Amino acid sequence: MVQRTRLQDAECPVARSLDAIGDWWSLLIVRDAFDGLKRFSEFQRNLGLAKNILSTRLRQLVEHQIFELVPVSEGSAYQEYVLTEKGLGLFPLIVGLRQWGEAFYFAAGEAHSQLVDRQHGQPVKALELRAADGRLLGPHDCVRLPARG
Amino acid sequence: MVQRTRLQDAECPVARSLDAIGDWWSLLIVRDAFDGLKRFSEFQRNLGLAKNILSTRLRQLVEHQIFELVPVSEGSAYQEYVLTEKGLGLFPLIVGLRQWGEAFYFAAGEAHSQLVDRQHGQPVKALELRAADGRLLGPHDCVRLPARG
DNA sequence: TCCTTCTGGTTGCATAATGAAACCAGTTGT
DNA sequence: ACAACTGGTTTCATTATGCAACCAGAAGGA
Repeated sequence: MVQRTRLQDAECPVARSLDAIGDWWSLLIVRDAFDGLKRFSEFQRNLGLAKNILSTRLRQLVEHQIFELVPVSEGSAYQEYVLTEKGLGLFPLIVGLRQWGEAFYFAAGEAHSQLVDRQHGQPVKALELRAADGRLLGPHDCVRLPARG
Repeated sequence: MVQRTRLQDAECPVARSLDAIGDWWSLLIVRDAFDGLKRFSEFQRNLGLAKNILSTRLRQLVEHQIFELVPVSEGSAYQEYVLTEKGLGLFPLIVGLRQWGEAFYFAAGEAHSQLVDRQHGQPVKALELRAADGRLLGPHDCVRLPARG
């Protein structure tokens, strides 16, 4: 069993998320899926991780219903891994990782892959957190309320 | 050395981010820091992880300049861990983890801690990704362009 | 001052996860 | 029919994790 449950704060959504996708490879696999990769061998080639590890990770991701196994074409014995709605829900997270990396791990003029709006080819804006009334919120403008119970 | 560099895609900001904070505990430590925790013993008590592991993680996070060690008060021998600007930059990511967890790992009426706007005590809105012109963007509205080089 | 507790670790050792390479059965292409 | 590809599993060595014990310096109390 790879997933250790961090029971101490099982009531925290952050902890539950990390229990599902908080390991070294899962989010990179999901990122590749957003880039259109679907097959076992594609992930393996692109990430360069051992096949047994990939096998384990994909199985867990399927168990968590982040990926779904669907036949490549009707009648084919081969299957491909496609993101479910839940998996697609990870999009903001991947974008968040990307934007933080861009901001802090690249030198000024250093080239990196870029996420652009498909319609106009323009770079996307930074993710923003807003209040119910639309005000932009930073880390200090929020508080975490413990679960009522 | 805990950090293995995933050289295959070192040009990808997502990979660089995960190299820094992609392990089991780092983001939970950062989450706790956003909740106001600062001292070694506070993190240890709240997360329930072994002290040697916490020690290693905090050292790495300081090396990565996500935390900064500052004296508890002037002249004190004790120090506390406070988030740098770079560390504060992880806020959208933590929020993303939280919102995804809320959406997919909690039953309908299940209680969980909640992130609210400090001014009005209202729950914050879901993170949104927008195009340069302000259009809301989903996973299928974006493309990743490889680094030009 | 002496004694005790708290803090922030380190060290050793057992256990669990990771990774490289070899191997393999079923499928597809020629 | 044959060769190559796909999607794995197995074995084994290496590495990380976690628990418990230990420890030095600081703070607090009598």
